[in-house]
Amino acid sequence: MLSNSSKYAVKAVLYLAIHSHKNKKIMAKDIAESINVPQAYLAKLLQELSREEIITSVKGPKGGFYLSDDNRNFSLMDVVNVIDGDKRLNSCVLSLEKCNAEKPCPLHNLISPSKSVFMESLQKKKIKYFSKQIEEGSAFLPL
Amino acid sequence: MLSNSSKYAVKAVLYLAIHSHKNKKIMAKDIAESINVPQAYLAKLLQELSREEIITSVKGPKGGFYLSDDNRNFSLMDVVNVIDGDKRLNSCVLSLEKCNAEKPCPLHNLISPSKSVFMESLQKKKIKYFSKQIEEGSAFLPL
DNA sequence: TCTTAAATATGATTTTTATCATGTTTTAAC
DNA sequence: GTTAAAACATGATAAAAATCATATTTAAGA
Ligand code: FES
Ligand code: FES
Repeated sequence: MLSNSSKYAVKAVLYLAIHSHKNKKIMAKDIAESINVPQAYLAKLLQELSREEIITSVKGPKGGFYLSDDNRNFSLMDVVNVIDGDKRLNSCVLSLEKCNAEKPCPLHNLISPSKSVFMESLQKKKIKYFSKQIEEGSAFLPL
Repeated sequence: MLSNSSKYAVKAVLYLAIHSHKNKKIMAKDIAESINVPQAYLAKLLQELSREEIITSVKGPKGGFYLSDDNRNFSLMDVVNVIDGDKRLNSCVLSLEKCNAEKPCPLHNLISPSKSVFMESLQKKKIKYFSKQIEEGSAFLPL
């Protein structure tokens, strides 16, 4: 479904959504510790996200990562696409070339409706939505 | 979601469900070719399934694999469990220890209902069900 | 009984994914 | 300007997954 890498990326972005701010940057090391992900590995992922402007970074002392208001309007699908590419989630459960309703694999009807719903939410709901969920206590983040 | 290996295994089992019979055994090599999976790799998977008695094998000349009536009463979940173990499908999308409703991750509510449905069907529907689908032309198998 | 065709067992290799390490650039603070 | 703290870039290593290779066992058929 999601690679380990994009799981890490999603967790990091959500962490930033809750804890960071334009004038409260957080360094890679601290994020990594908080979300239980290897530091150097996460650093690399954060760089990719920053390069694609999904998150914002500031170099030098007092620097770090944070989510701007613009950043918060991205969807988690955007995060996943940066890390995993856009084919992974779209593929058939049995990897039969393309997942399509015209030539469905035997599992297609079992999973496709629900998966579509999932992917649409992931696409449509902005990062803001999820941070609100967490702040309201209806969803949880740490390990 | 599913490992490559269990995708192969599922495809092979479904192939056997449609094409094999007590007196129509099929060798690993032929199955592999038909479902587009590397021969030696599939052979190994078939051996695991055979060892767990999800499929039936006969050694020696004129031997091969087939699905007995008993075999056809297994579910695809059984197939997946033999290959991937039973934790993989049960895990949280974000890999937050355990997926449970009490402490749901931010994606839990998005995916869990649909995933439950999927897993239940995978558990409850027998191999027979899927082969019927394919025979009726409402689902497709090859590449 | 001998040969041969199949599964089975075991392990080696390759590829992919995840992880670690090290040097370079930027910039705030002194 | 010098120092130091951060991101950034690049590549090396390790672990896991997928793939390949080879020798052994079983049983049909001549
Ligand atoms: S064709 Fe397999 S999931 Fe859609
Ligand atoms: S807790 Fe993450 S999917 Fe259930």
